[in-house]
Amino acid sequence: MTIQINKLKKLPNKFYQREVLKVARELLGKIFIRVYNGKKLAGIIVEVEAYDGSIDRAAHSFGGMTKRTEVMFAEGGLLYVYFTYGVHFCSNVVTGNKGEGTAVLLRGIEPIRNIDVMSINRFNKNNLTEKEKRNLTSGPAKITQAFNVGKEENGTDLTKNKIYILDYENISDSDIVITKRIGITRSVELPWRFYIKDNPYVSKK
DNA sequence: CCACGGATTGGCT
DNA sequence: GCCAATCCGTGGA
Repeated sequence: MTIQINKLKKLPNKFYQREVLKVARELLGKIFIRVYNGKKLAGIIVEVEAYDGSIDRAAHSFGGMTKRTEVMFAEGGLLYVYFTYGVHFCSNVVTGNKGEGTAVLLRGIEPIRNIDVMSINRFNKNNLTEKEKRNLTSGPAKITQAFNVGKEENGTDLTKNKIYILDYENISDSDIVITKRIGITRSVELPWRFYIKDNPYVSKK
């Protein structure tokens, strides 16, 4: 069963310019596209986390706008890419209205198109082992490496043709798991992580 | 299987 | 100077 991505439509700005928890929840099942060397790298979004600077001390936007976080304070519909641990990039979908400082971190993607290109980007080889296949895009920094997303892509407009998200499945509530977020030390109690039940590309149970 | 620690930049206190 | 929205290799059970 090959997904006919050419027949699907981009999510419009209206989709992103809503409440962050709603957008996070509804991004599950949608198809992330990154055009790289003329090829469409594609995968289904299977795990996300919401961040909201107005009440969430784990959000980069908590405490106000800085040079680093200005994209996160823009109007919904841009990509916010940040660098961390001196090694990794992570990507977020900016949501809500201008000045809000809300975004959705992409944590898990199921690859569906141009997997060979992602394999080279991640492991510099093809013919991956089973373990390497599962490790291709099951984590926020694995995604940016596989899809070749870095600081150049910070601020990319998701309604244009470089990086965008296609409308696809609506996942039912019974197939979604909601948990606390991973890897943070503040506001840890907020249940703002969403993932598709039993999907192998979820970063962690 | 799990726990631990190193990598290595740059933002902010 | 401290430490991060992570990943991976190592070493032990």
